[in-house]
Amino acid sequence: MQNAKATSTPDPDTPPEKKGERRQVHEHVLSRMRRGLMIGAFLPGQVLSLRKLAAGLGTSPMPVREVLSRLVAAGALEETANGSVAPPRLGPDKLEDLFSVREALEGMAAEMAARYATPALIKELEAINAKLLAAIEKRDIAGCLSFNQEFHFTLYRGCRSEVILPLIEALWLQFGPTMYMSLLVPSMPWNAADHGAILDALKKGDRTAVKRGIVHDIRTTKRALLSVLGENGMADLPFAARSELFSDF
Amino acid sequence: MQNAKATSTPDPDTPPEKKGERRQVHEHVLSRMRRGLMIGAFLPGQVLSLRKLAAGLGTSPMPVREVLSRLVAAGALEETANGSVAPPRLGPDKLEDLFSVREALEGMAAEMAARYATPALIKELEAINAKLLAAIEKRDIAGCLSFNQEFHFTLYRGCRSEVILPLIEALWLQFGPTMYMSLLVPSMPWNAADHGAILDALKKGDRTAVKRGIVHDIRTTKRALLSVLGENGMADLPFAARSELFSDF
DNA sequence: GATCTCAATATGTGATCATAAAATGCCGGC
DNA sequence: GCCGGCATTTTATGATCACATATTGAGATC
Repeated sequence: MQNAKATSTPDPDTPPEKKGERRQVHEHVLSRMRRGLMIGAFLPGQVLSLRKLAAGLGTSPMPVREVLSRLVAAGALEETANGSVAPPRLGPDKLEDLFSVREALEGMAAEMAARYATPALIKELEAINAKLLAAIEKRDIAGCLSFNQEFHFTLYRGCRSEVILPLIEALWLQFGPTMYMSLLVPSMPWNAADHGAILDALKKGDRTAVKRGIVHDIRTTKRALLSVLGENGMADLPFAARSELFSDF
Repeated sequence: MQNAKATSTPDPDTPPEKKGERRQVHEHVLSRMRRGLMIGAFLPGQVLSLRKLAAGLGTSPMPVREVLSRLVAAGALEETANGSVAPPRLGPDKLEDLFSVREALEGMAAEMAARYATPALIKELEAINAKLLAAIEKRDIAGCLSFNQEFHFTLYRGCRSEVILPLIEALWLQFGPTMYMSLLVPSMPWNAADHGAILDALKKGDRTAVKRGIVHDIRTTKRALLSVLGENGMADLPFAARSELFSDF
């Protein structure tokens, strides 16, 4: 709302946001939205208004339109009847579908990554996992989500496939909002036990065990999500979306 | 170029295209582009100009922008350095990646579909396959592509998963242009032999055999594509893109 | 005759306008 | 007090404008 005009202003050295970074606006918006989806800025089913988002991000509706289109194409958002968009509401059946595909794709990526795994990668993964454990200790929900995601994707990036990674990212964006909402329920346990087994298997070069660990981790997450969904149904939690995440643009 | 203004004209009953179909324009554009990608309207690497496409489709650039965004998000198009888009050029390595994911995803979908397969579905598949065989007989390239695609997707649709199908569609859109270009090479053989085995396995209810058939079909296609790519390299064929497909809008 | 330079053009990108439809809220009636 | 119909507002969507950059073409120089 504060600075609606960003680029076309004639003043040469008053960059609205950070520095002289001349990057594309929609790129920035995209990363903001993706992070927001994964970290609980939007609830499942919450309709996102184009203009309000644009106002909140301090741009014209145009870049937001482009980003929302892409997110819809990726399945991260669904269009409502009137053309608005919202994060998908995942019922038990769709969640089951989604996590079956996760098992196939991420299991495959993990196995391939294990083939190319270097000691440096393993060390990096251990560092990330340490931060994840610390976040769990502190009950830092956003930290748990971020570090868990970082752990998985640093592993998957090791598979050296430009094809499978975007698909996995699309899947994560689809269940991101539901995942965050579930973590708000106190009874939702977070289990990072599989990560240790995965790291061990990586060190031993046991590709099958790595795949097994990932699949087991995915199954555990699925069970936890299903149980929370079952006990809570689709009743919207009294928690508000973490809109404060959109203040530091 | 002929009628740039479509909706905002005050004349009430002069629909630029077909009928009073009040459907969204970008939806129409999207289906046109998807079909075009699968049927050889665009060559791999051929840059698509936003304004020229819009002119060819008789709309303003806006709906085309939205569609191109979505296709980029789906991996069906890649952005060049200056922000233009083009169908991806698939090198042997990326093609190998792509088809590995195809095996995993489509094999899974086929197995799931086999579980729910009804006699009606099998009959439908046989009808499609008959049309495919006829198209092969007539050396009708576009027919081959269309009916083969229809065969695979009618099977996959039987898996009743709303998650896996869009992913498979994204993969097909990625290799569509390369696939068409390869079929222009006379030495490219088309093999629909696996389809018969798949149908037999469906009738017997042998899910594993169905999956095996699909995987074998994918492997065969991959080998054929790799061999054509190998013998032809990336040398652009003298064939022009089938731009005439864009005349019947 | 080939190459370098500069102008003309084309292109993507963000902003704004126009419009129709849908959601919202308000008010009167029952 | 509750519900239905109308006016207001909000919404997405297509079109157009403005601008900066990249590409292209021709013309002049070596």
